[in-house]
Amino acid sequence: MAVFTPGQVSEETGFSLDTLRYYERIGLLGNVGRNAAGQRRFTDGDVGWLNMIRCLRDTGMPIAEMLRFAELVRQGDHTIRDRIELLESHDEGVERQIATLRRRQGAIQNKIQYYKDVMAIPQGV
Amino acid sequence: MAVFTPGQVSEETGFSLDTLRYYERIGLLGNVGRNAAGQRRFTDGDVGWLNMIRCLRDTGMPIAEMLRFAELVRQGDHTIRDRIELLESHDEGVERQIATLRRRQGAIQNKIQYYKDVMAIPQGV
DNA sequence: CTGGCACCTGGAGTACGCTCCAGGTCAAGA
DNA sequence: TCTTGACCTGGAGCGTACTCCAGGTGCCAG
Repeated sequence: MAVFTPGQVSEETGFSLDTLRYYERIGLLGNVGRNAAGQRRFTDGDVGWLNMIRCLRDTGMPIAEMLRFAELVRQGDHTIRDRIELLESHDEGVERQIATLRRRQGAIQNKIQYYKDVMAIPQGV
Repeated sequence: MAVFTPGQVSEETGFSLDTLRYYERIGLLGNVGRNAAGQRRFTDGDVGWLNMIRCLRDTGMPIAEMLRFAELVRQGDHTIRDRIELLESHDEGVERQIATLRRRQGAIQNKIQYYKDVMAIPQGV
């Protein structure tokens, strides 16, 4: 079974070494294995989990809620219903986020068009 | 010409009173008028500008860049080309932002589906 | 004339999410 | 043997964007 060094994981997931250690410290990443020298060795499972974290972070989930999710995962299969609920509610949030973004973007594009129209008016006489 | 109290503006724009004062302090909002008692009185123009700020903020523009934009506006019409450039580049950023959000959302939805599939498997014997 | 409310100021404090640092270990290549 | 580079730890520090606070003013309703 493949293992990865911190450097490889950082490369693959886009999280900095410090962030990986930080996530482990706060319990977002539990029980990372070590080699004989005490250096971290990540499993495929760890990398998969980090990719999930990446999705949740990039969609604006606060760390506190990711911790709740991590806790559910740790508690085992009987929490799957709760996990679905958490993710679905987050998914709705993302949908609203995108909708707001689109609306604001529209307003910005109107402003751009307005400026372009202003520029098209002949200046001076 | 209509003027608005801080409370009204806060209500209309969704910015807190403290945030309105903060924006004025850092120069994002220039020259807000005062009544005889020294209380702020906002014009339609101020509210319009705040709505623009709202769009830029909600689409993730950092305050430092909004300050650059405010500076361009203050410098007058000859900066319109620069303003278009700034807004168009921001608009592209928003587009990328939405694309990333959609991609991450897709992954989250896959996870939800995965959990639902797991739940559909008969447990026990 | 007395609350009560909305507002004022300058300055300190807060929340979040990292990010950096000093001092140290270990293994491999020149 | 020496150096280099990746990694280790605990703890401090930082950037962003507000948010809160104490102490005070002005005005209107009862």
